[in-house]
This record gives sequence, C-alpha cells and structure tokens, in this order.
Amino acid sequence: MSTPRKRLPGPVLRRLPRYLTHVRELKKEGLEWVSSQELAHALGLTMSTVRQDVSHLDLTGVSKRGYEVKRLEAALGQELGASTVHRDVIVGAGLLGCALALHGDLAESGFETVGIFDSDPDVVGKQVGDLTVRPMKDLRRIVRSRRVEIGIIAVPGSAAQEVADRLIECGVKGLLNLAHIHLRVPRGVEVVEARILARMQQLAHAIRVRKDYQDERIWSAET
Amino acid sequence: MSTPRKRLPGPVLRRLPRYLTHVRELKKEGLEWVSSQELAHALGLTMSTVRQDVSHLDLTGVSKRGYEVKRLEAALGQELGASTVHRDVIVGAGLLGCALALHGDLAESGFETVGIFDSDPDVVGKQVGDLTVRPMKDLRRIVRSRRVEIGIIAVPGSAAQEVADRLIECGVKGLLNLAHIHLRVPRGVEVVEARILARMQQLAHAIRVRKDYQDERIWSAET
DNA sequence: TAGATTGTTAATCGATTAACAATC
DNA sequence: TAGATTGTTAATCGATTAACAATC
Repeated sequence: MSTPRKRLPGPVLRRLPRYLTHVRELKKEGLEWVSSQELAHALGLTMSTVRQDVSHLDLTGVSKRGYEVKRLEAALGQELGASTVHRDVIVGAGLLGCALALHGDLAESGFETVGIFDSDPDVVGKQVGDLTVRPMKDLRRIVRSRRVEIGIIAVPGSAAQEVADRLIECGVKGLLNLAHIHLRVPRGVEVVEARILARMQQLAHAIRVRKDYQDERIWSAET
Repeated sequence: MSTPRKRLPGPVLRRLPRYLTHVRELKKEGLEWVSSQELAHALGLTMSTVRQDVSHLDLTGVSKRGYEVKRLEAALGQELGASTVHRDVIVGAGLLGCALALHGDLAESGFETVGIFDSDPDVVGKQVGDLTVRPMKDLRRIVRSRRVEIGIIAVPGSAAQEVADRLIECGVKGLLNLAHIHLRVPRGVEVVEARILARMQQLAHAIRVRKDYQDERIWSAET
C-alpha cells in the first residue's frame, strides 16, 4: 500500500512529466545513473530546482553518482500514475477523439482506453483500432462495469458541459477537457484542460514580443 | 504601430486565454460591462489577481462599472495574437494534424493554416477541408511565399526533431510541438509544447492524491 | 451624495536559487 | 584520500493577496 501523498505544487507537477520523458530516453540509451546537473542541463533548469523536485519523490540519490535511472523512472511513474493502469473513456469519435484512442504514448504510460462514444448514429459502430464506437446510452454501463476513472472530452465546445455532467454522473473521478470552454464541475471531480488554442496564443504572444524587441533594437541602432 | 511590450510573466500568460474565452462568452450573452469580481468568480481567481492581470493590458477600467467587455476582448486579443492573422503550417496529416486543420476555434482566433504536409506518398494529395496534403519538398516554398510564422508538429516523436529542424530552416518563428519529446532549437525560435500526455499524468496524480486522502480519512475515522 | 470599483502600493506567501555540511 | 554530488537549510526572488486612496 502506498503512503498517502500530498498534492504536489503546480510548478513541480508540470515539470515531472518532462523528467519522466527524459529519463525514459536515458534508459533507452542504456545509461544507469544521472546527476542533478545532467538533468538540469537537459531540461533547462538549475541543479537546485532538480534536487528540490526530486525531494518530492520517493527516492534517494547517491553521493558522487546521482540518481539511479531505473529507480528515478519508477518514482516518477509512481507519482504520475504510470505504475497503475488508469482506465479512461473517450467521448467524441471525431478526428481528435480517434487520434487519442490510437495514440500509443498514452497506453505506454498506464492509460487504457476502454471505450469510445459518440452521439452521432452514423459514427456509432465505426471501428477505431481495437474499439468500436458506441452510442452514448452505453456510457454508464461501461464506466461502471470497467471502473473507469477518467473521461476524455473530445466533443465540440457546445456539447462539452453536457458530456462532462454525464461522465460525472456515471462516476468518473477526473476529466481531460479538450474543448476550450471552462467546465463547471462539483467538488470531488478533477478537471485538467488541454488548451491547444491557449498554447497557440502563448506562441503568438511570444513571437510578437520578440518581434517588437527586434524592431526596437533596429530603431535604437538607427538613432 | 503597437508599443513594444514586455514578455508577460508565465502565470499571467497562462491565464489570459481563459479570460479571453470567458469574455467572448459574455459578449455573446450581450453583456457590456464586467467587474474584476465577476471575472474572479467565473475563473476561480481573486479580484486582486484579476486586477493585476488586467494591468498588464492596454486598457483602463471605469470605477463602479468595471471593464467594457468589447475593449477587454480587444486588449486580450491584442496580447494573444487574435488581432492579427498568424499563418501556420501543419506537418503530419495523421488524425491529429487533420483534427487541427479542421478545428474552427483556431481560425476564429486569428490563426490561418495555409498548408498541411506529410512525408507519406500515400497521404500526399488527400483532401483535408480546403487544403490538399502536400509533400515535404514543398514546405520551404510555401513557408517562404506565404510568410508562415508558426509550424505545428503533428508527427510521431521519432520524427519530431527532424521536422522541427526543417521548419526552422525554412524560417518559421515559433513551433507548436504536439509530440511528447523535448525539442532542441536555436535561440531565436519559440517553442510551446502541447503535452496532452502530461495533462493525463497530472490528472492521474490528482486522482491518486485525492484517493489517498479519502483512504486516510476512512482510516482515521476507524481509529 | 453614498457606495462600489478601479489602479496601485504594501504585505504575505510560495517557488527558486544559493550555500554548505554530510557522504560516498 | 580528494573530489563530486546529494539533501537540506537559508536567502532571494517573484507572484498573489490585501488594503486603500482616487473616482465615477
């Protein structure tokens, strides 16, 4: 049985998946040990941040050698749910929903999609990898019988809240929202927003600031 | 001409897209004014945070009324690139790439996809909405002639770095990375990672912590 | 006018970085 | 052993919250 853990600070939780990806890379390359300095360099952080982050994990390093890659991967996986299977369902069998259903990375990290659903009768019955698209009326039965924890919302924004309500009513514990609307959920349900549009907007901002900065440099140089 | 702006602090930049979504909602509902209190309530923030965030924008509110919805939307859009068209190309015409190409939300926020590319000859020529999938050899020509600023990487992780290098060489200023590997790019190019897997891992963490907490409560109650 | 709400300054809180004793 | 690296404490930095004068 695992020790009850505290909720990790947001910044730490956002970094851990990056460590995990990198550490898996190292493992593939056959490396057995990695130091905080090496991790910091690879991810663009300081050694201090890395050591503080690792201190949240169930892991101790070794002086002069660093962290054992195998144990570090295990500890990160433990914190990020890769050490248990988490069953999910996808609602919305459009391109995005199907893309996720067929995306191998999720399966490799402990997520198992046990059903994909759509309200469109023309889409129901279609084959998506190993899964057959099911009608919404089957949602409750599947979520309950398979003890599904996570609902992935891959429907248009206009339908997202309704789908969320329905998933929650079926008993899922968390939602991944791929629509870009704000979901209202009762306490006790976790929501994480994917926000691809927001990422594009961040990019647009960063590009504009950089451009302004360059314009300014040119301008100053001319003055 | 716009005043050169500072790069916004990360936390602020992550919140702005949420304000924009909500403000557009309000506009649709016909509301003309919104106070910091209302915004805070809708997005789960404090009034103070909202006012500090708005202070980064090119906008002033009005005592006793709040912010004019129309102006707030414009100011947010300005900061997030919705006031200019940003042209992008998508590399990878799999389900994910096609999903983005057909996703109306991006177009509504000032992003215009001017090309979708794939290295697979069987996929080249396929129709995706208004676009025809092009071969990779056309990438440079399109990026240059259409002055494309953003490259969207929707290929498998194993090909992502190579695609990134190629896009940069063609002259894009920013990359949206949908693969879950860390891209190495030269200074002067912006990268934003979409990290859908990381979001699922955050969710798994949150669910586990909550479950542990409940177990602990039950355990304490029994003791 | 009185009350509500802004913009901004000051206080608090939390995250990052630096420093260093312990240790392999 | 000497040197490198951890784990942790202290210092710094930045973000959030609180407070309040200005104002409509």
